[in-house]
Amino acid sequence: MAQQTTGSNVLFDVWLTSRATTALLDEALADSGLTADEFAVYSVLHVGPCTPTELATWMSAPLTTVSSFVKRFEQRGHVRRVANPDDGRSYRLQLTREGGRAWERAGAAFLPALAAVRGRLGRDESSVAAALAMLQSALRAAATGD
Amino acid sequence: MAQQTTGSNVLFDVWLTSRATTALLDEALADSGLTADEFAVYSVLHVGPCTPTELATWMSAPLTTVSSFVKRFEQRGHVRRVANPDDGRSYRLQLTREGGRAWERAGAAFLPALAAVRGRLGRDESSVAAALAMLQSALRAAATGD
DNA sequence: CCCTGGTAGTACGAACTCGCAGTAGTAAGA
DNA sequence: TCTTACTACTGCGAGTTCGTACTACCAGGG
Repeated sequence: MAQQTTGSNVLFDVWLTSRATTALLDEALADSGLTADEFAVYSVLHVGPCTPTELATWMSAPLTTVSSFVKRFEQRGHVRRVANPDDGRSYRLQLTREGGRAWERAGAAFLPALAAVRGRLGRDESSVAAALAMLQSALRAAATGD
Repeated sequence: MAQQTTGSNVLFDVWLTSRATTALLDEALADSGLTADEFAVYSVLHVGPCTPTELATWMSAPLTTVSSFVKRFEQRGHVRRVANPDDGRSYRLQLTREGGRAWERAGAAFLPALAAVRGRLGRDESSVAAALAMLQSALRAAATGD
């Protein structure tokens, strides 16, 4: 269905793949209480604090959306706002101990799903990863007009 | 940021790529009045009628979501429900003439975005397309448990 | 120390997604 | 033909996304 619809069409294929990925992840993560988007954000914060704007850029979402995320995460007690001494307009987001635990719980649900996909990709995985990297940089370049 | 966060992690990379793609498409399509999701659906219907369930499977979305889509599209006068003689519970979706025009208008906005990405991919495009196809079938297989 | 232009983030509201519970039609065995 | 089980779809409502219109803060020239 997809092929005849669009002919050869990278963007369409990405769109389709992305829907399938998110569906799979949301399904896998359902019991953990996080969505795929949320798990991704928690994963970033687990590495270290960052500002809302950085997060918005990284995940290609408008800042208003990130603002909603922060509010939600804060209410859950998973994320804390830390003042940014260099810039009073901004702040940094930090995962709390409770947030870290939630991330670990979600990770336990995420890993089997990842393993299932990797298993099916077999030795093609590295070429798929390479393709995604190329695609990502092409998209960023196209979005910013170079 | 992404790399150190996740190590080598296909699902995460897909997620990231997908966000960038959707953002680019929504941006490009903004004036046409369709979102990336809507344009994708219109593209399928442009090829020929199909049922809500087929659409839901194809785009990895729950049927309730498709149901909302249909309602919206119908109110716009872009889509028509055609009775399914084989099954009285179901029906087929058909793009109206007006819907076809909307699709063409959106397509005119979509093509430059596609060209921009393809241009940046250059001769890597075919390997990217192949990788996406592999990924898609791996995801479907993982979702259904084989 | 004002302005003035620019940037970070938020409140709000409209539109959207999707789970739950329900309706209607089908299929198949007694 | 009458269950009984199943499948296709919809209504509703809670929770989400994101654009518009703000407020708060920074930076630099006069």
